[in-house]
This record gives sequence, C-alpha cells and structure tokens, in this order.
Amino acid sequence: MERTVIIDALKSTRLNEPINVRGWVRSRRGNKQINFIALNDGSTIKNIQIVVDMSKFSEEQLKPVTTGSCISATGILVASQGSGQAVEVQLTELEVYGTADPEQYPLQKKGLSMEYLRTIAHLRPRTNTFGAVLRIRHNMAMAIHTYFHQHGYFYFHTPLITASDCEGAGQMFQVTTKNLYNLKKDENGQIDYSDDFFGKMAALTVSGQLEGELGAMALGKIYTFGPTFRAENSNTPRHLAEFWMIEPEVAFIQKEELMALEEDFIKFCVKWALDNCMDDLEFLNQYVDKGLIERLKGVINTEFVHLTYTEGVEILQEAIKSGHKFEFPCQWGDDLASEHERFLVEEHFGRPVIMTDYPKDIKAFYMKLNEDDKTVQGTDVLFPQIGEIIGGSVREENLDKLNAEIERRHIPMKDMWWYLDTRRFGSAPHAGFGLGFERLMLFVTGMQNIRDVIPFPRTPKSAEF
RNA sequence: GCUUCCUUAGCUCAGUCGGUUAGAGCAUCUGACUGUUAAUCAGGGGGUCCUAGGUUCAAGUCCUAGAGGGAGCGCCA
Repeated sequence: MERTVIIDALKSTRLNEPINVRGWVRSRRGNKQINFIALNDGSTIKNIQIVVDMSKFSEEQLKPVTTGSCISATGILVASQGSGQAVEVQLTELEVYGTADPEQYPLQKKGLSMEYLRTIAHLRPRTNTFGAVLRIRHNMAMAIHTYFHQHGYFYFHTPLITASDCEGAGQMFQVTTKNLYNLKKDENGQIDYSDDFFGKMAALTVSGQLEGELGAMALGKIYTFGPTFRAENSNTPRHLAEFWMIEPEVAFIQKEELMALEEDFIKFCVKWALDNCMDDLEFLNQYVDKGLIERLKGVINTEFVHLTYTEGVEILQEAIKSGHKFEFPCQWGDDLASEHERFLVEEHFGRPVIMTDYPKDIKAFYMKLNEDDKTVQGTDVLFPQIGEIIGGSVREENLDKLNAEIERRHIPMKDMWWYLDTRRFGSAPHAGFGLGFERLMLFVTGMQNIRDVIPFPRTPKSAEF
C-alpha cells in the first residue's frame, strides 16, 4: 500500500479508510490489551499515534517495536478516542524495517543535553529539537532563494577553492595534493608550489564577495549562497570553521538602499519562518526559548535603528559618564567590543541596529571612503543575543582611491588583478553584504549554540561525522 | 589564542573535612494495570569515578601534567 507522509495523515479527512505510514518509533507504551506507538517520519514535528489491539497481535510481534526502531504500519485511520490528537491509526499490519536495541540506542525520551547530542550528531536529527531546527533550516534556505529570485537577483556560484591569499576576511585552510612529509623548498627555504595541483598556493574560500562583485558588474544583481571556511581558532557559540554564507551584491545602489535591502531581507526571512514553520517554532518556543515567537514577531514589526559609528560611540561614552561599566574602553577609532554592541542593541535601543560609517582603519580595504576621508560606508546589522548578523558595505568603485588604500595597507594584490579590473573597465557604484546563515538560524530558532543549527558542525578540534 | 568552569551508571546529576560495600532521578530489564500522551505503580540489573603520574595508613575527593567539553573574551559572519 502506498505510503502517506505523517504530516498529510494527520490532516487527512478520509476517516475509516486504510492508510499506511512509515517512520521511526518515538515510544511504545500500553498493557496486555492495548499498545500505543508514537511514530514520526520527519515530515512534521508531530507524531501519529498507532493503536494496537493486543487481541490481534502478540507480544512477540510487538517486541521489536522499541524506541528508535523503524516500522511500516498499515491500518485504518480513525478519529482518536483519546485526547491529544485528532486522528490515529488502528493497526492491521505491521512490518519492521529496522530494530534498535533499547539497551544500546542512545536517544531517550527525555533528558538529553545539547552537549551530549553533539557527540551523537549522526542520530540527533531524530530528536524533536533537531528535527525542528533542520526543517526550519531548509525553510530559511528556501526563503533566501525565494527573496532574491523574486527581486530579480541571479544565484551566482563563486568558487570554493581560491588562489588569492588576501581576501582579508580571516585565516584560510590550505588545499594541496602535495606530500606534507616531503615538501620541495626553494633556495630561500620557502615551499615551492609550482608542482602542486594548482601550481600555486590554494585555499578554501573565506568569502565569495570579491568574485560576487564580478558577477554584479555583469548581471546587475547577484547573490551567493554557499559554504565558507575560516581556519581561525574561534571557540565561541557563534563561530564555525565551516559555515554557510549569503552574499548579495548589487550594482547602482547607495548606502540607504543597501540598508533598506538588509532590513527588508531579514524581515522577509523571519516572516517566512512564522508563516511556514509554526509547528516547529511552537515546539522551540515551549522547550528551548520561551520568548522566541514574540521576539520574531517583534522584529518584523519594528524599524531597525540607523546609527553611525560616531553616534554609537557618543552614546557609549554618555553611558560610561553616567556610571555604566565596560570591560574595554571605547574611544573613537576603537573597534566596538561585543559588550558595546550588546549595550546599544539590547539595553539602549532594544531593537536591531544598523551601524554605519566606521573608521576606515577598523574595516576592510574595499569599503567606500566618505568625504571626511576618515570613515567608510560599512553597514553592519547588529542583533540582540547574536551580535553582528550582517556585515555590509558600499564598495569603493574609484580605481585610484582603491589603489591608494591597497598601497597604504601594503596588501599584496598581484593575484587580484582581476578584481581591480572591475574598477578599470566600466566601474559602477555598487554595494553588498554578507549574512552568516547559521547566525540567522540562531536568531530564528532561539538555539543558544551555533553548533546546534547545522547538521554536522566543524569547529577547532572537532570534525567528527 | 587568553581566562574560567566541568568530566562519577546509558542520560542528567549528588557525593560533606580525604575514611565502611560510591548514591538518586530518568532510561533499560521483569512484573502489574482495559485508551495511554515524557503514562503510572512495584521490583531487579547496571560503575576503568576522563587518562597518566604523585602525596597519604587511606584518594571520586588533595597536587602535577595531559585529553575532551562548556562559558566569557579576542578574531569574525
């Protein structure tokens, strides 16, 4: 008989008709007369209840049906006699696909910590929490593609392997086919890459932005959405060595339009979650973060604060004057610490902040210089709890100014001639941003640790599964 | 990378000042129960106290080193 997915079975109005559902057993309980099986197939967080009349089945037949086992259950879909579910399946035929020895199966019906579940990441998608997170993760990916597609952006695939060592966004993972125990060195003791696979040093990308700009200079509006790698030894609940990043790049827009894009985009994604993932959000709201749904609704109904870096520093200095203690100082020109950002977002304004016009020395070389010659047109979105969720900027489109900045910073650009060509041939004002997908996931799910919003996290000292 | 905390049953944790045979809840197993919802009730089994050294008559407990994990910070998305 054809399988019905549980999300459809639970909504079905075809009562008293045969049905077949298949999935993994969450629990079985009962007595000599009657047994109840809670079955989940991942299509929804909700289980379907299989009712077993024990006068028609033997204990022996039910014995392999334990928590974690996989079964196919055929029966009659009926209105439930119990409370807690509208419909249930009265079992007529049982097939066990795979058993799960209860003495060994590591998932229990309750009491599992996130830290423990990380050690069994191959099984944790079967839990309610991770099922919810992973369904939401899929939905967020769809929201992102939908948003950009509807707004005329093209999905632009930037390379994961890059030979430019000055993307500047962080430490890189090297890619090589060379024998690391027997490296050829030149007369200066430097590694000779001429016989390596790419003929030069290569690494995994830390950002698709520079290539993304090439796309925007031809297609007008592009976005990237792919894996990104940082070899930094970052040990926090907000960093991964392998994460997914979304980087739109748009020709012919200026700072105000960029800020509007950032805000509109995030709100679209959050609204998508509220519109499409309510069952999962309600579960997370109940068991993970009591304020989740309220906070999500709050974001789509509030206007983000627009604040320049200089104004932000003034507010922080006022706060210090009136007695607020920070661990780090906060002078104009300093990079803001997490505590400063958190103060502005969580205490001072109580809503998301788009901070702009940073001192040029604390930002990347490609950001557009303001007329004051001191600040650049960065536009970072700061969120409660998670901090910087978006890092964006208007790009410097003037070749001379860009070259001057590259020289001032002594950035080796010999492998980046192609990037400068965008400014040499038909340069255009343009802007874009990068959004960490898992940071968006943290916000939308209310989860506390970024390692729990990606199926198989990679962090320092950890690449299991 | 820095600071700090943690590691005891399958899981979550307690374990007093260093002192008898290391405990609890849940899970699991056995039994009871005619509709359960993290079912309930009764009983049983289950331990490399992270690893390696050290101090001591005696170490889960104190000391040193190492491994793994969490949090805060830095770097960043």
